[in-house]
Amino acid sequence: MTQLAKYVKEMRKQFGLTQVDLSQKSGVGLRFVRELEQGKTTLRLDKVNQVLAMFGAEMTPAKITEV
Amino acid sequence: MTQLAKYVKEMRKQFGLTQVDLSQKSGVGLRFVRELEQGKTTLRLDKVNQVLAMFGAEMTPAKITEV
DNA sequence: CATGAATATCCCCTAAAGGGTATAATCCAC
DNA sequence: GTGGATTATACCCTTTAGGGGATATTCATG
Repeated sequence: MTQLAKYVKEMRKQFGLTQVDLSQKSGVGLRFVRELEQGKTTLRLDKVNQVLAMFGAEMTPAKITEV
Repeated sequence: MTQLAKYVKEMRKQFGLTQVDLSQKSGVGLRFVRELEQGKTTLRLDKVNQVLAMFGAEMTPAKITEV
C-alpha cells in the first residue's frame, strides 16, 4: 500500500465520503479513485492532484523520508 | 512553471547533469525529462518518481502551502 | 563571427490510462 | 441470518502518454 493510497483513503473517510462521492465531486472516474486507493503507481499526476484538491492537498516533490 | 518542474531543473543542475544524462540514468525518455521540466501536468506518477529517485526524492501528498 | 553542446519542437507509433458499465465480493445495520 | 450500501474485479473502447528519432533553436566559448 503506497503512502498516497493510504492518504486518500484516510482523508476520504475523514471527510465522510464514499468512493462514488469522491469521484463525482472531484470529477474523475470511479475506477480511477479505486485504482488510486489500491496503490496503482502509473496514475496520471494531474488526475491525482484533482482528487487531492478535494482535501486541500497536492503532490509535491520531497526528499525520501526513510522507512 | 510548476513546483515540480523547478525542483527537477534545480536538482539536475546541482547534480551537474544534462537532460540527456538524467534521462539515461533514470531510464526515462529524453522527451519525458523535457516535458517534466517544462511543467506538463499530465505526466505519469511512476515516471516522475523514477526521475526524482535520482535525487533521493519522491512525490508525496501534502497540504497545499499557500501561494 | 563560427562551432559544438544543450535544449526545444515536431512526427509517428505502440502500450496503456481512464471512462463507463456490469457483475462479484464485502461490509455493515437490523 | 437478510437487505442495502460500499467496494472490488472484469470487460470494452477511446484517447493519449511516452519512446524514438529528426530537425530547429538557443546558448556557450574560442
